[in-house]
Amino acid sequence: MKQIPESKILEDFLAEKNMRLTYPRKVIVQVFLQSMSHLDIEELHERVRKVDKDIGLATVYRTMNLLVECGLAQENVLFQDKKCFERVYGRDHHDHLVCTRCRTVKEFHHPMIERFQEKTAKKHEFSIVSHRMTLFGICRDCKE
Amino acid sequence: MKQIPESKILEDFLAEKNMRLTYPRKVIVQVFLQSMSHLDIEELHERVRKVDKDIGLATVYRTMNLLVECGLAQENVLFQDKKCFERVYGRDHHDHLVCTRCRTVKEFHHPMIERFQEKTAKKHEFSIVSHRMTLFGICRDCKE
DNA sequence: AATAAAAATGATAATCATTATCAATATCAA
DNA sequence: TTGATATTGATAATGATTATCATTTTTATT
Repeated sequence: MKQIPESKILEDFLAEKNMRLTYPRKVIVQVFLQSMSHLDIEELHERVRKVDKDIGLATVYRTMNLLVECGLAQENVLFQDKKCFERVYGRDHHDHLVCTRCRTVKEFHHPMIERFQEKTAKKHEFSIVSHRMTLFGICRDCKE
Repeated sequence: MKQIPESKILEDFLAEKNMRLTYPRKVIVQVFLQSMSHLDIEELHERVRKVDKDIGLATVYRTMNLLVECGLAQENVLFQDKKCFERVYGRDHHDHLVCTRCRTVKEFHHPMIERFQEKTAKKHEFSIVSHRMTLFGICRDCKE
């Protein structure tokens, strides 16, 4: 089956809510989709301002919340008390390995862990909505 | 091997830092150790005030941070942006099943998941310091 | 017990990330 | 082009947590 492009997802979502795909939103979405890493709002704003200096912080917050609502982005709290965002649409679920020293984030996917999570949920009669797993440690480069 | 009691752990920790086991700290620790659930600071403060109305919020914050430092407590962010605390000393590591509707927290332990986490870390040459896994969903009671 | 040095306390100001407010601007349908 | 409406950026407000500081406790020493 073919994938609906991310731009279409957002357009439809906005249309349904009588909202507009404005220029600042276009810039923010473009910057977000281009960034492969786990950026927080401040970092996203910096990159957005390289395209247009006049786009404000509040608009970045607002737009990222929209992207989460329509399923294009997911927020994670990988470091202390700061949300960061990553693309999720059309990608497989994955978990995170976080180096607490250099703040590198690696993604990984382990099907068996996934399966045991489902089993655990079933055993407790929980309907799982989402799940997060994060391993914190020191990466190879930082150990040297 | 026998277990060093939690009170001793705290005493030694404080002694080492030239700190004192004061009356407010005693009350807060007692309340924390008695509570089996995952309470946030506000909830802990309420319970502490039932023992002594004059103990302030700041002292609860400070004392809970000490308990985390000395390894008696662990903080988790199970709901949006609020830390909650649980006993960890002398207990096995466990993960959390969180009902997003009634806010119930169930603990579970899955040795195989644990093992696969370690394998994953090894594969990526990470030295794991800690790990968190949380399954969010709807519990059995809330489904009815 | 009295005292002096040091740590702890509670009240509150400060901080930080995020959200709400609002007047001015941009967008879109007619 | 116009008029209704959504959006924007600047900034005030919020809520959780931490820092500050004068006052009070605690502890060791006399």
